[in-house]
Parts: sequence; C-alpha cells; structure tokens
Amino acid sequence: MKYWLMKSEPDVFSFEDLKSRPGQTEPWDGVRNYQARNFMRDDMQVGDLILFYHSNTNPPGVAGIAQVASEAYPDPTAFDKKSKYYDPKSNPDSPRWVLVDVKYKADLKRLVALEEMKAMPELQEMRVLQRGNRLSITPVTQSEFEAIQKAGMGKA
DNA sequence: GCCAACGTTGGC
DNA sequence: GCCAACGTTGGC
Repeated sequence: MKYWLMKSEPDVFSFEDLKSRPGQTEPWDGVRNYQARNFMRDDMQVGDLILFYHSNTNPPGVAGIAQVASEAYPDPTAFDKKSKYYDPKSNPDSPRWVLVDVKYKADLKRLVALEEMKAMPELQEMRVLQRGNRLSITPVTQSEFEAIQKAGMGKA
C-alpha cells in the first residue's frame, strides 16, 4: 500500500466533481510530465490511497481522500486532436502518456489548508511543501498521510 | 495579475 | 550536449 498526493484545480475538476461522477470514478487524464507519468505507470497500485489536493484556489489544500482504481493505461486524450491535451508525438502503437482511474474514497470533515500543512511538524519533509515543487503527483509517506487525514477529521 | 521555479524545446 | 528562450504551474 502506497500513498500519493494528486493536485487538481477545483475550477477544472474538484473533489466534489469526483464524488458526483458515475461510479465516483474518473480517468486522471492530461498528465504531461514524465515524472508524474512514471509514478502512475511504475509505482501506483490499485487501492493506493490519494490525498486529493486543490491547487490554484483560495485556500489551496487537501479536500478529500481518493484511491487508485485501475492499473495505468494509455491516455486517450493524447490521441485526440480536439483535446487540449493532444500530443502529436503520442500514438496508439506507442503511447507516450498514461493515466489511472481515480475513485472517491472518503470525505474529510474539512479542508486541510496548505498554510496549516506548512505548520505541521509531521509534514516538514513533505515533498509538495518543498520550495518550487510543481509536480502534480507526488508520493506521500504513511505518516504524512495519516497526519493530514487526522487533521481533516478534527475541528476547524 | 505577478512572478519565481522549473520543464521543454530547439538552434548551434 | 549546452543553454537561452519560452511556456506552465501555482502560491500569493
């Protein structure tokens, strides 16, 4: 069992959007960064838990818990000329980009804000808090995951 | 809207 | 294979 943090801009796709999807599941398309792709392709396993993080919003923070719901498979938006994620260098015979399905797992009672995360002693080493981090998918340790989940279950 | 950080591209 | 230019991310 591994743990991950996945960023999404709530104006584009929020945790509430995930909950309202059929099967509460969504293909995590549009990842166009090799490191993030490699995490999905090489390291994720069905059942891994995900901190669903809202970026580019006020306040940014962890909005809920999701889980990995499929193995990695080719991202069809890379083949779609109409998609904003279209990549002419990817094709079905040799797909450059992959995705996994992400499924709703559990609510938190409240958002765990980035500002609060920065203040938590347990999270000082957390990758997403390091300066300049831009990766949309990062690994999270079990203790980091549990600290955030616990904070999200407590009072505001 | 600003801008620092950082990944990618392409000329050489 | 270097590196300047450019585009994107994402907090503020």
